[in-house]
Amino acid sequence: MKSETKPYKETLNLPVTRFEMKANLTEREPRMQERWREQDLYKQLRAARAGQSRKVLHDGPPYANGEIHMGTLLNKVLKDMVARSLSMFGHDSPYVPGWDCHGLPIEHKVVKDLGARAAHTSHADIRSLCRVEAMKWVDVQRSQFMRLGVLGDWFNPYLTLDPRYEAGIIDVLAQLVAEGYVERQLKPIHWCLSDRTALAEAELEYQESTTPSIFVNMLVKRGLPESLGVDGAVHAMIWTTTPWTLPANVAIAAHPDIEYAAVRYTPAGGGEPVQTILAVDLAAKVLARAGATDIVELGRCRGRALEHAVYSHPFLEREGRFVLANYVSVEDGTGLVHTAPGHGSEDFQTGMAYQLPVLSPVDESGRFTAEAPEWIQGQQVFAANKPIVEHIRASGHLVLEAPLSHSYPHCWRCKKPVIFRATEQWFIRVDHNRLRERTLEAIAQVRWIPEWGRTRIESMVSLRPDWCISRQRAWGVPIPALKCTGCGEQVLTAETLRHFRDLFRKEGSDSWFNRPAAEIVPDGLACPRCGKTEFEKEGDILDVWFESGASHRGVLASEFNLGYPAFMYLEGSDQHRGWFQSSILTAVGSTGRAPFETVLTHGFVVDDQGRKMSKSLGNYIAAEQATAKYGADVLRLYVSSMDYSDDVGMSERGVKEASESYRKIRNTFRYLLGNLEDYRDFDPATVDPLTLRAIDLYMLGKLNELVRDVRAAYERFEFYKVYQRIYQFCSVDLSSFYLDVLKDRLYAEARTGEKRRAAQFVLARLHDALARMLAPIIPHTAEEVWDYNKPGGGASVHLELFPEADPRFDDAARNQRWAQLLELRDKILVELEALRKSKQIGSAQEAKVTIHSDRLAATDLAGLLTEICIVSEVEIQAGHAGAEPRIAAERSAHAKCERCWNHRADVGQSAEHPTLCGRCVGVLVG
RNA sequence: GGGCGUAUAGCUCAGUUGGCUAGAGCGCACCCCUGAUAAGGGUGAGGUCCUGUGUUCGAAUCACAGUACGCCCA
Repeated sequence: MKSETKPYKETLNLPVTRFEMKANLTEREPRMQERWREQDLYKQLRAARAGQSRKVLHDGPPYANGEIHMGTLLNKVLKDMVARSLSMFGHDSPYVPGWDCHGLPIEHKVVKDLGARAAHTSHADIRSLCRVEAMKWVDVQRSQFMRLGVLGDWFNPYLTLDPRYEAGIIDVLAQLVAEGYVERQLKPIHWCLSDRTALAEAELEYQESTTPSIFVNMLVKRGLPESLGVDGAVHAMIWTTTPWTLPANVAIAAHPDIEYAAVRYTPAGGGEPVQTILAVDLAAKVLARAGATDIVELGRCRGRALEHAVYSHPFLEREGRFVLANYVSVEDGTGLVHTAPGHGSEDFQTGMAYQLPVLSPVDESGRFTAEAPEWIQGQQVFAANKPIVEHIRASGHLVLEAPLSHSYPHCWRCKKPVIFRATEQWFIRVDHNRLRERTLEAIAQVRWIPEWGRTRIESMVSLRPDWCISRQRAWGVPIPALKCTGCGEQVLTAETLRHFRDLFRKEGSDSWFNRPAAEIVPDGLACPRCGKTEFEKEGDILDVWFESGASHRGVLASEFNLGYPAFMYLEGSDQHRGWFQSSILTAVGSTGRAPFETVLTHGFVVDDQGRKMSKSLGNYIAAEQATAKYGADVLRLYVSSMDYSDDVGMSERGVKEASESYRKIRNTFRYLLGNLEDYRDFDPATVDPLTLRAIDLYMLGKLNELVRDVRAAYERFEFYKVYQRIYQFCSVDLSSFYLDVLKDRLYAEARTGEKRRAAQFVLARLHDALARMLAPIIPHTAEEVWDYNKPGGGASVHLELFPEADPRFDDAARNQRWAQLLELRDKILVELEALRKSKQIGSAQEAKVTIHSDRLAATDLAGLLTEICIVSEVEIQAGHAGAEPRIAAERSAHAKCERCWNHRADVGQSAEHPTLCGRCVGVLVG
């Protein structure tokens, strides 16, 4: 041991605490989470809030596939901050997490893994493999969410594959069926001819493929505008790369704003002149390719003028109509689009809008049925292209034929080209019973945060088509429709659905697939059309959006006893089209109101340049790794720091900056705790707040302002304001001002003296308030900090309420005075800096400040200024009347007190302690 | 191509009904301290308020037209 060079250091009250500066969150957080699990914090919180006003944030179920990413992290952390802050406002806010377990991606994965074996695997086996796959990811994601510190009923979540939940889905469907919303309609879907199966978008592979491309004239019968200037027979020229769809043609689509021309030309090889209509911009090109001569333009019109004109089909006894569609372009073709609602997605949309018939004379194997013209019946569609083209050529309708290479969808399994084929599907009729209008009315009743969410979902709902809720897949909840073996009637009634609802609740929806129809058909069921009592099961399942959209039944209104409607739904802004819409449509249809009072949306996670985050761009941050590296509280603090109403930019550098901020907050707590170590046994009630020093009262007033601002920000879910406000308070008001000023009092004054106790009184309040206010954002650290100084021995900060402002410390006039004082302080600090630059002083304690001011001369502010500038002496002298204070700083002429380091005139007056100032001598002698 | 949204210092955010040389914190640079020490303090430098046009005595703020980015459609 070296000899003691500073014996008086031992007499100071320097900070002492076991609260470590190094956060080491990676190890500390899991331990904290373990503790919360053991004490069952979630259950304790439920008990503590039992009977209070209930505000439920209803979790939108993430898809149980893959690890969580930054987007899921953002969403879950925001939800957690909402739920926790609601609890800290005193509400009873249970949080039941959920998972979306059915659906194509999981089925896809399972089938892919099976490879060739998939063909020999039973439906039931595929479903049980899917279940295993889904549950695997539920477990993975659960532990990842828990690692983030999200507080919820993690071991009693809702799963869309849970029989109780499935029953809820069918219950909603039953109600919708009872009120007539559900009906069967034809709709074109992707279809693989060789596998004889429906395909989803995700099961398509686009490949270059060569098909015919033909230009066809169709004879217009009536309804053309005069401006076209035509006389006699006139045609409309369409273009298609799928001649086999022509038998299903029922309309020609034009763009309302594109300009069309009527032209007369002599066909290649001579013959009678022909009149036809096509887009102005394409006419010259197309006619040149066709080898036409003597081309004369006769007149023009806008597409909208063609609407409702009538033409006759090129080879069927049928009339078709001109319709308008916005997807029509002049990229290629003729600007007039052959429209067959049974064979195309856009065609179908247009067909719905104009109530056109949906024709699809093609069977499961892609062969034309008896509804097609005799000369192609039984032929496979692709093979039928040739006779169809020849037929049109022979009748003189063909203008031009040329092979075309373009991207065409193929089956992901057999690699063969697919077709669009109309099949019967189940739909929810959006305009039945005014469902659309009533949904819009319900939307008006909801609070949307941000406000523009309302406009967004309104425009989507007012434009959306009927909702196709059936899918031809294996992994989902069946639509338990029964097909009469006698007449083929589909039986799907409220009664049969309630029967199957009860069956599913008992046995799960597997029972539909695994048990024979005869076993599960309701007793005594007879076909309403033919009276027969034998049925087959249909194989369709429900759209997964219907499943998750029905969570208001399965989760809010029943099993989990959360209450209907929910206080809030909180998801990314993509859910205006997704879950918010499927939820509100099913809810309005079945209960007449929205399932939520408030909908809060957040933006997407992008990189620091505002670009989408993707692995291929190299700007991707893996959520798991980031959590492992920086800790949950750092990421949570990062999330809290940004305004989520827009996209949030995240980057590795951003995370690092967040950990800097975290360290500042942590250190602020460390200082507070270090100076409160001996305060725990002290009874704060013995401090009369009115005896506190001016600066203490001022800080308590500042704390009041902080508490009010933070509460207001939490009320509006503006976490970035909470962060900003608290962080700047810690940094500016505390670290660089109050806590710095306090050092002399805390370290040098008598340990249990009134002056030090007064400071500790404020520190304790700061600690208490900051820990509570930060608890929703950095729950682990808030709890750790709470542990070190438990007022009242609370088991967890997360069972506490937010602090409230204490009006005893409000004083507007005082704040005004302090604002002036701090302004003066800033000016003094500039002078001190100049002194430092010229090497006359190092620390401020070596300085003496002289202020010349007429105004201040009459006051007794010298002492206060000495304190808040942490200098050794301030002298105020008279200055010119009305002039700004003039400030001079110099090195103090007094000796330095060896104990408190202030330069004081009274150093050396004690024989016993010749190097100490009077105050320090007093403290030591007692 | 359409609907909705965003754009202020390197970063995160302020900027009320158009009005002082556009603010804060962080970061950065330089300095100090060594009794919050893998801490703490001070000073300072950073902005074509996305671009353009217009309205106005005056525009980050209002209008129009663009650009970029995001979400959802097509």
